[in-house]
Amino acid sequence: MDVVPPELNSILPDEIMDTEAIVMEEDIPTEDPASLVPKEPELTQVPMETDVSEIVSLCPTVAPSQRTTALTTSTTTDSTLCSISSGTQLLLTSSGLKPASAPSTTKPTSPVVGQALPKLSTPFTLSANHQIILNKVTTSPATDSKTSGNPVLKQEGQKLVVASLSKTGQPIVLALPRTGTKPGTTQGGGDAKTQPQQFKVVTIGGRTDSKPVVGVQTASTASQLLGSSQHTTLQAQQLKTVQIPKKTPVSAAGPLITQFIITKALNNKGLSSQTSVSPVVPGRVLTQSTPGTPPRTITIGETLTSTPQTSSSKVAISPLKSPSKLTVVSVASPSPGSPQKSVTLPLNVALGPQILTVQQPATTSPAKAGTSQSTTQTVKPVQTMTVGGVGTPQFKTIFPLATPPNVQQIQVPGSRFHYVRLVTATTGSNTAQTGSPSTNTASIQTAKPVVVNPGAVRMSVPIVPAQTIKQVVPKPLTSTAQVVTSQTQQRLIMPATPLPQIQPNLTNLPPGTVLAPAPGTGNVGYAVLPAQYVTQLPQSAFVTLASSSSFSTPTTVQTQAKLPLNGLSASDTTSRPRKPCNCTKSQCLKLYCDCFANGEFCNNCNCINCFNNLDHESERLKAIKACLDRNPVAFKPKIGKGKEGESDRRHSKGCNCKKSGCLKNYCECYEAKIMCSSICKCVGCKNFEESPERKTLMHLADAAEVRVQQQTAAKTKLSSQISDLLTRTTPAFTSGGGKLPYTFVTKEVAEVTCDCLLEQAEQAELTNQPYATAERLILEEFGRCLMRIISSAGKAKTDCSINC
DNA sequence: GAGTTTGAAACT
DNA sequence: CAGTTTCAAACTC
Repeated sequence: MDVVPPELNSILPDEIMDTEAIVMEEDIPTEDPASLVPKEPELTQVPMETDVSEIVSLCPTVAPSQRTTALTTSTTTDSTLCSISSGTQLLLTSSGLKPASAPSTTKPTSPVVGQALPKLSTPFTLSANHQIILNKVTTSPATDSKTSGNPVLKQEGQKLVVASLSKTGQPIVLALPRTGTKPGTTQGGGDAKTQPQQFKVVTIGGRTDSKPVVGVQTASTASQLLGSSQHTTLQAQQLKTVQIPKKTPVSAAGPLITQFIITKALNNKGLSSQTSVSPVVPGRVLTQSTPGTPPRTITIGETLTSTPQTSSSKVAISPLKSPSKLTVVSVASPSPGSPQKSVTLPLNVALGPQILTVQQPATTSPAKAGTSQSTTQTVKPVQTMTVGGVGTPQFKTIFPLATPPNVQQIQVPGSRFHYVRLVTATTGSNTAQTGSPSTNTASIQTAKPVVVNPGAVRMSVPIVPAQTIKQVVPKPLTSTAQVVTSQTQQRLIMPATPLPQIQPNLTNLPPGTVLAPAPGTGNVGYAVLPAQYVTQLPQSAFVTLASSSSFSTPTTVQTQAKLPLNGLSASDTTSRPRKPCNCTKSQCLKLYCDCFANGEFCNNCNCINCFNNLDHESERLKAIKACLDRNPVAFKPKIGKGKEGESDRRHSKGCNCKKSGCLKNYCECYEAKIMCSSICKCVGCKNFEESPERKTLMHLADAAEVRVQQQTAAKTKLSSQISDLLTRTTPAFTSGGGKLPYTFVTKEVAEVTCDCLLEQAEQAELTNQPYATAERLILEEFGRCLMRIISSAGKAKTDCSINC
């Protein structure tokens, strides 16, 4: 069914409405992976690398049959996403979104937050690069009802696709396709046969400075909006949701940003066309839940929260470029009666500037329970907040932490990232939610690994200023909510030691900051985590947020998809991992250390006596505090976002160069590829628009880049040609599909061939042939040798076929 | 790879 | 706030 009415289509950009166009972009190497979405995904045929650099898989249990074909990129093949074997898959798209509490007609299910990078030049690149596909698959509706028994989050075909197509890359699209049946509503008889649905959400972004918009709409939601029955026919549908965030004047009453979400069924079969356009408030997530039912939140958060009682969630900590983004995770179990607030993400994934935020509905909400995305008991109502810095926007997500927060550092072989396992102490029995069928207790048991395969990304990120600052209030833990830590191996990444001085200003909270539980909040603590804790996007790291015990081991490591990030080419992001630091004296606890300055842990660095790791948590926290004391915005990105457009990006403090002319990487402005501004105190600055030196340098740099790209392209082309040649020639030799009866390139044949070549060389030498001629003669001889070998092989094959 | 240069961060 | 020192990255050879 086509949900989008013609009139809406007409107003939408072609790139949004035309999936073909998006697909076409695959040919463009520099295009972001999101564009690579095949119309008809052939999962098996799609190279994993092609597309999604970042993949988050929340559900370990993915039915092999299920396919994420609806996903925006072809690369999101099962192998890629499913490698995690999780039923839930997330495709992260970077966008400058921040969760907003602004009211919206639709209820948010899961927020995705991302920020556009200042460096992004192409809108699509960002979006494409960062996509989050959340795919949940449930084998049968029955599973939903059985969620309590079966921890595994299974909902058929639920897929969450987030794509940001905004030019600025800010808009975040988070689509959470869900089965037509709502868990809450369908609990009784539920639609038995909801089949995997695919949703594609495309956000067409406004400017970078536009407020982040988060929208998640499940199929059910769409259906509701459309007025269609939920149980109707979502089967086998592929929905395409297009979100067009529009920058609207800020009004106290209304949401700052309005997004239109258009759900479009790609597959019209048997479905009446439905079109839903709903304004989406930034930071709010559309929920599947029918009106009146508490909104169901999405899975990503759930994933985190869903950590099985017994199991721990693993979080790969990836360095994140923008320290400004902090995620606070509430580990503490929610109070049973806690309202479903738009509590947002338990999980905030930041990719560079990109942040993926997942909201998790209050566990108590009946609707949620019904939803396939069961949340684990441990999952607390999470309040996610975006804290906007006045000067420089920051995005922070707060996760309530169950006391004590359990974090275990995990080393994954071959991985450069630190992985942190978040272990919920909750016992399997405890959850207030268990009582209600709707609760996702079962889901808790199932591990939902979130895997993020980020290309290495380090970029200065312009952070979208959070327009709304919310104070996070820890929710009191109910006795039921509570969790007892069962795991002995648990480690606290961040001790929940109170740091009152920083609590008031969440914006300035340094990564690793732990907020003491608010009075009356019970033992719930809040830890401010750098997004890196949750996401390892920049680097190969993936984040596994799995609650299931099965994920306790590093085996969950997924293949890493290469993703172009933040407008950077895939090669840029993937082939250029974050540079390891070489600190020798600072213990990596001062801003001299780039890792520390970026809120990252050192990993695979060359530093000496490094304290920037989980083994020195206290020292690190202390250092962070010291840095903040000196400079409250020490961890904020230096490159602020300008008014609009890349040209407006500028260094927050300005540089102080004296000798470099601001044309070397010593200069932070130049390094960030921005021009010096009036706030710079540089001497002899040549880094300004009209500077001939700068132009020359840029020209040279561009030329060099072009050469590199050409070389890369040539290599790629050559490689592909060779592969193609091999694949095509193989059948020729194996006419009939069978192997040749003999191996013709035997040792003897090789030796004889070499003798022939040497002989040719000697002949050329004896005749005083020029070097070039000698080469040619040798090559020609080699060609003749090959032809003889081929001819013999073919003849032998023929003879064999006759004789045999 | 060693040494130098540079400018931000840290310190006084 | 200004001057100095420390530091690690950038750069040069």
